[in-house]
Amino acid sequence: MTKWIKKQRREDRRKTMRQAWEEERYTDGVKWRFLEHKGPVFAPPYEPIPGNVRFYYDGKQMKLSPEAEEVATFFAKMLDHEYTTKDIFRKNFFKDWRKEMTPEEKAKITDLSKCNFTEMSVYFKAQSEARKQMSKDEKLENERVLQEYGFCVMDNHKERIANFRIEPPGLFRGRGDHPKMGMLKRRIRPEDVIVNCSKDSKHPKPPPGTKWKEVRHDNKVTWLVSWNENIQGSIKYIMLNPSSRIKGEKDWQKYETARRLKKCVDRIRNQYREDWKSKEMRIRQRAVALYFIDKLALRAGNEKEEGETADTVGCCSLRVEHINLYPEKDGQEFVVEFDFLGKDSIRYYNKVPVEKRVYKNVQLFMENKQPEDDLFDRLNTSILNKHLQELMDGLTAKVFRTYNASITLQQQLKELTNPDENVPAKILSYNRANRAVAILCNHQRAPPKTFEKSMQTLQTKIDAKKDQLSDARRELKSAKADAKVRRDEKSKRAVEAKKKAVERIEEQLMKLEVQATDREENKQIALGTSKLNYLDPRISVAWCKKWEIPVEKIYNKTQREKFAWAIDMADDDYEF
DNA sequence: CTCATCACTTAGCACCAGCCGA
DNA sequence: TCGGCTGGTGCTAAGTGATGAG
Repeated sequence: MTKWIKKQRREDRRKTMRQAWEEERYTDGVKWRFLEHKGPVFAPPYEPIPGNVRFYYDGKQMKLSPEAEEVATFFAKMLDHEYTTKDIFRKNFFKDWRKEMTPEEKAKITDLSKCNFTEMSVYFKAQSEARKQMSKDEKLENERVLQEYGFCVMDNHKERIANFRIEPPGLFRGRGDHPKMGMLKRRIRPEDVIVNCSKDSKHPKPPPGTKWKEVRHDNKVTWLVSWNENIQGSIKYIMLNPSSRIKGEKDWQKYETARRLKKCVDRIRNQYREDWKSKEMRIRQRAVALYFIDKLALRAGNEKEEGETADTVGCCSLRVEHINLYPEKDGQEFVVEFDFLGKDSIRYYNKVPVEKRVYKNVQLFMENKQPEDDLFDRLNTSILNKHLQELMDGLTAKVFRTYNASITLQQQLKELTNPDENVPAKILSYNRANRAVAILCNHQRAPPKTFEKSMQTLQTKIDAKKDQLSDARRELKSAKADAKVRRDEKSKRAVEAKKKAVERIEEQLMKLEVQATDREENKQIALGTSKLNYLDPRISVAWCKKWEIPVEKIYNKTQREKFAWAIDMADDDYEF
């Protein structure tokens, strides 16, 4: 088949693809016409612990009522975690635990520090050990449940459901300094659950003897099941897997919006640079905030209810205390230093030289303010997004993160890929490009607990490989010498074989070294989030095609399922 | 405009299955 | 065959942004 025909076919295929996507795209917010599913899987009921596993209060054994005992087991299961040593955690837990106690228990148990959960903790550890042994039946059962509840039919497709199990009760673990850590997350019953499906579908049945809170037929939303959660008072949903049509299409749309931004980003940048000079304070603030969002890929920064969540901020909610200004620092002029906790209480720390006008503006915004005052007191995300909407249809603050992430990947890949290098080296380049994005977006992780050790094992391997290489080289040398003397076919062949061996070992060594570099550079950086949420997958697919790298080297099975649309669509010449 | 509500995306971490080397 | 390691997966918290009432 000629290249041209191949291309034709590819284009045809893409066309039908697009039609397939579009034929089912509805207007006016309708998300589906038919939706059928089996409802959620509830958490297994509480199983009381055996009598020989005891709880002690103030040194004396005490039998707890089932309700109080269940909550006690939640705490016992977390005993090893440092959470349980934190004041707020303990205080919240104890308050909620007491609500579950009988009056007698309540009267007796008044001090958490007098509670001894050790036997429970030991018991649960043994249980999870035991579960590991008899896992075969359990695996089969899990598979059966997955087959029964893990799929739904949406329009003409059988789709995988992302989270078909309802969250089990337990103790709430927030991230960072969360004021609600330790609170009791209550058990969800069928009576708490709203089911969403189409009228003409077979409705899911609630467990025997129970009722749903409501059965709804709302095809303007994508969720199958929802319930209210008692910690933040928010709604939780059961939705489809990222591989589903409905999610994939949305994902595609997201990158198309970011590509439209690419076309007008110069105009927008010129505009906000003009606005730095505006007579109006609110416009200046808007322009500086947008500059930070664009340049530093900061999140929008919605307001949060004080005391309800950990104290974290994004761009619009930055406070004076999060910023330091240096007219000159480390040989650079007009440096802004950012130091704040962002989403998930991940620290953002960055020193950035900015243009003089930005610097002067930030200085102005900080004048006569207390550390805890808002930096942008005339701005919030809704004002900013309204402005962005006027600049481009569908433009919001988060589009800048998507755009800058994807364009950075594309540009880094161009810069770092060396056509002469082998596959592992090219993949290292890919990971480095990915890493540049992760750094831009501040996607951090705690260094893996086994990091030092695993680096060491790898180093040992490298050393061993080096020894092996010098041995092989020595053997090659002597084989050559041998061949020079003997001048026969056999010794010539021996030289060739030794040469091959040296080459093979060199390649293996190089692979190991690349691996070590990659791992070291990745110590505190998480690549997954950007790969999954910010990088237009078509860039990666095109790169793979261009350099003949199997796409499996870049995307694992799940990721290939999620990005199936992109793998189908993108050619080697795709431009973001 | 503010505020609450809702729907949906983005996020890090715990845990576990499966693989690899001893 | 076993035990340790690691990539993948599940889990669910924590964001964004639209909408609509007051």
